[in-house]
Amino acid sequence: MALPRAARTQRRTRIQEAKEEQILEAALEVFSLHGFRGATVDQIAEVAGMSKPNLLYYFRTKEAMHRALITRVLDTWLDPLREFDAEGNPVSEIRSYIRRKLEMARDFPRESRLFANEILQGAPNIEDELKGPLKSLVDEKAEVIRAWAKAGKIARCDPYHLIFSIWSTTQHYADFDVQVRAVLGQDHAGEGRFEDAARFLEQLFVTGLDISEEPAPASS
Amino acid sequence: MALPRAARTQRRTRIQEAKEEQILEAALEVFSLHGFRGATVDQIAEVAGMSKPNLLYYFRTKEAMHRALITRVLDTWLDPLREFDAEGNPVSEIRSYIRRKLEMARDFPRESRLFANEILQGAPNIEDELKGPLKSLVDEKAEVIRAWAKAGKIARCDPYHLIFSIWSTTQHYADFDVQVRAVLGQDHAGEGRFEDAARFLEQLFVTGLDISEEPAPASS
DNA sequence: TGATAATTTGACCGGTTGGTAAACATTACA
DNA sequence: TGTAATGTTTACCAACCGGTCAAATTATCA
Repeated sequence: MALPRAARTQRRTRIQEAKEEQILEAALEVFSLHGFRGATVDQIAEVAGMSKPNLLYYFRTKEAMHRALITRVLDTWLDPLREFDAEGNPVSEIRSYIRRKLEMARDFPRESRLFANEILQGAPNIEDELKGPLKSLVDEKAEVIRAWAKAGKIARCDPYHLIFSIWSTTQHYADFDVQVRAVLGQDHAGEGRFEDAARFLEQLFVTGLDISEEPAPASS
Repeated sequence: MALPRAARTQRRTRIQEAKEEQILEAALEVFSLHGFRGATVDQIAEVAGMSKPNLLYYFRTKEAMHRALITRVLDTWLDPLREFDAEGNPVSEIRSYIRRKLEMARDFPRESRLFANEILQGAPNIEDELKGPLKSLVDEKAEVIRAWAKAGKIARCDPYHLIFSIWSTTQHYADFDVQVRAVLGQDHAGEGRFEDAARFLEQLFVTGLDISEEPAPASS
């Protein structure tokens, strides 16, 4: 009989674990590049270096593969936000959150794109996880930010939109990579663009664009 | 014989113009929702209210439809940036650019998602337009910003990453709409979220998160 | 080793999809 | 009105795609 991973009393074999890993790695590659609908099981099988039926022996449907991948990615994707520390110095907490998110955009662009693809298509498979775990975590951290603002440690602002703006600015460098490269051109599109981005974003979030050297005229 | 729109000495008929408009409208709806691969010609035909072969009479392939749509959208998408005025007041120029982009995210989310989808998939069809017209325009405006910074009218910063950050923060509200709604929840997900976003982004870009009321300690 | 379970594969299937052929309908216009 | 160009539809096809099946191969272990 052939029961791959469902309904088994025993734990998963080493070989099962390895193969599933191998498959998810290939699936990440293909899904992030072509989206769910655009990816074909044959493609994933080829990248994974195995036959299609063999792949479907471990994940019974294409959708099951996608689900497994998404939940895993969503989890690691939120790690930087979890590290957000209420006890730390507000400005340096935000600064390092930006840095961590930017590092993820640099080192795990496929994961970012997979996620972006899913959201863009209306998040048909993960709406629950967005409204559940994700919202909870954001609510919690938003409260931290609000407390900081109330204590005068940071400018008063909408904490949710602050988080959104950090997400969007950092993930932009993964999701819109082609555009970023095209606009920056040959000379500035090297790996240095992440450092430039980090420098700019830190400045933006901390002091904005106003000239901080000279005191502004009192009129406004 | 049946030559829809190619190789004709005469201009396009009124009926052709109307039908092509009708098709592109439907194509925008479907492509922006499902991506290129995810959209089917039948779907588009149904939304457009005509039969599939009739649709293919005006656009010979699915890809031709997509191309026509993308180039048109890209063009209108760049309008706000074109309005960016070198002679105006820097801060208010940036402010109104943010506002315009945010309005587009609110009023034309389908266009934004279509574009995002294309970039996300590696921009197979529009890489030339990115490296050509888009880059030129951005280069030009970046020079304006650099001049402002040099003249002390604005904080010194990387103009390209400034533009990226405005793009990403504003388009986020169209492209990641589902996520934004999910996180904000029922109470704050109404149309007011765009005003909240506008308020936050203006603050962010102008003064950042530092507490501007109190003078900062002179150490830094 | 032998038997049993787990894994792998080639062949195949039904449904979908982009696109075509050709007949039919409508419009433009002399 | 006649006729040629334009527009529309029905029927259809070949390729593709997700998934199945049964047979073959390999690992597990008494």
